[in-house]
Amino acid sequence: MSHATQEIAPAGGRFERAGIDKFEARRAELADATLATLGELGLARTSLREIAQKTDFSHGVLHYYFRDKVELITFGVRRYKEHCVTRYDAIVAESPDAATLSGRFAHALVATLLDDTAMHRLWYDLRTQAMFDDALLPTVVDLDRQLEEMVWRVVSRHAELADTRVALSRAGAYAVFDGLFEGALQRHLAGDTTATGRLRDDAVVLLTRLMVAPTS
Amino acid sequence: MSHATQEIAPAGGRFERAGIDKFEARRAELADATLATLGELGLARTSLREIAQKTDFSHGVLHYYFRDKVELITFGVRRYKEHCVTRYDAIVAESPDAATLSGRFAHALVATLLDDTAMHRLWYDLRTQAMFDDALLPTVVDLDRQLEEMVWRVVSRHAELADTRVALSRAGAYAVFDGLFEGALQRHLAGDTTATGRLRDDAVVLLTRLMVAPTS
DNA sequence: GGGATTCCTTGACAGTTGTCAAGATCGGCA
DNA sequence: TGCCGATCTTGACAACTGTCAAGGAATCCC
Repeated sequence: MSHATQEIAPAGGRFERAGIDKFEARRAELADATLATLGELGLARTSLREIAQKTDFSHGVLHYYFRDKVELITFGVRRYKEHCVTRYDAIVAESPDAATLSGRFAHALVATLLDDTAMHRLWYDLRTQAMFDDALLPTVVDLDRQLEEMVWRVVSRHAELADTRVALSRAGAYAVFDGLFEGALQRHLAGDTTATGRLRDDAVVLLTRLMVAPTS
Repeated sequence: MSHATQEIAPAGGRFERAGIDKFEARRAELADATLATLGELGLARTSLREIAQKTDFSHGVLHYYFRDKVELITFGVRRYKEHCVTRYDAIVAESPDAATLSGRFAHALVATLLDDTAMHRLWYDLRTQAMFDDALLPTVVDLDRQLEEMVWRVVSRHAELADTRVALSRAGAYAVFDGLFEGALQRHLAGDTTATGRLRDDAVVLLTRLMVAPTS
């Protein structure tokens, strides 16, 4: 029984000893090449042959490790986003007051925009395509929810530190910061060198402005 | 001399009398079919043959009226967005106070989300693809600027009516409302029936919260 | 009516895509 | 060593794409 069969029909048990590790390692390797290509070219222009060209293998191997293109892409994106959704947790945990939190948060936003530009671009591409392709929807909805939680941890902690409450819904709080970030990313990619500076300033202002006196 | 040659090399003068109107009318007709198809399938899945299938003509006619796919798409999107970028101007002009303005604005946001769902989805698709494809960038940057102006007219008028100033940058103000709208659109398309209600509430809150006491 | 021009269709082209089957190659175990 | 399964390559497939040339059909003007 081949690994491929096991993975594609995961109902089967795992009889292998060390082979699983090797199999999963190869999957991860191919998924990383997938992410690199997707971030560079976008979902529409990325072909399996182009992904394989970024590895030491030929294009056929992708169908040995993944059922089809959708599984390859979703596996890769899920793998990456796992590292993202806790990105600000240290800041949330360690900031002593509201002003420090907002400043560090804004700084981290700018930092990841500059460091992981291609990956963020890929994420927005994927999320937009999910509006047309239901096959991508489960992955996107799931990750979006995690990102919403991540932002909410920042926003609600800020409210806590400032002894206020948040004026927007959970989804709304995520949406406004996401919009701020997406806008800055787009301008940055279009050559606007002032985009990241504005992002930092606007993020601080916005976080402060979303706080409102507690009702109780 | 054919129309096509004239249009493709617009340096030439216009020798025709009534032909121009007919030519432009046909272009508009084909552009509308293009928009309908793009809104339904998305940029990646829309082929010229599929667009033509939505008209009474065959696929070859598209290359008679448009140089290539990019010109067809950008022409269509520009044509549509011209009707959008003044969408809230009547509200801005006629609202007597800040509360009325914010309420009507939020209502209009929800209304266009529901009425023009496919077109907004298409716009976000196009804007995202422009992050990967420079051929789309000029059109997207241009329209984005117009949308930014449109939102700014609402926000700055609201500040004026409330005798306050806006706490965010122009780009930031646009970005947060755009994020709110895009998030609601995505959730609406994913089947979340509460998305539009939250959009309305969040928009009112956000518009109010962006106002800050004047410095002078 | 007839010729010229505009408009539109047809069919083909070269290239690309996801998918998969057949077989080569590698690695470990007997 | 020789076998066998896991791994990988190769080549092909059918479908699809944007583009365009050749020609039919419609229309207009004299």
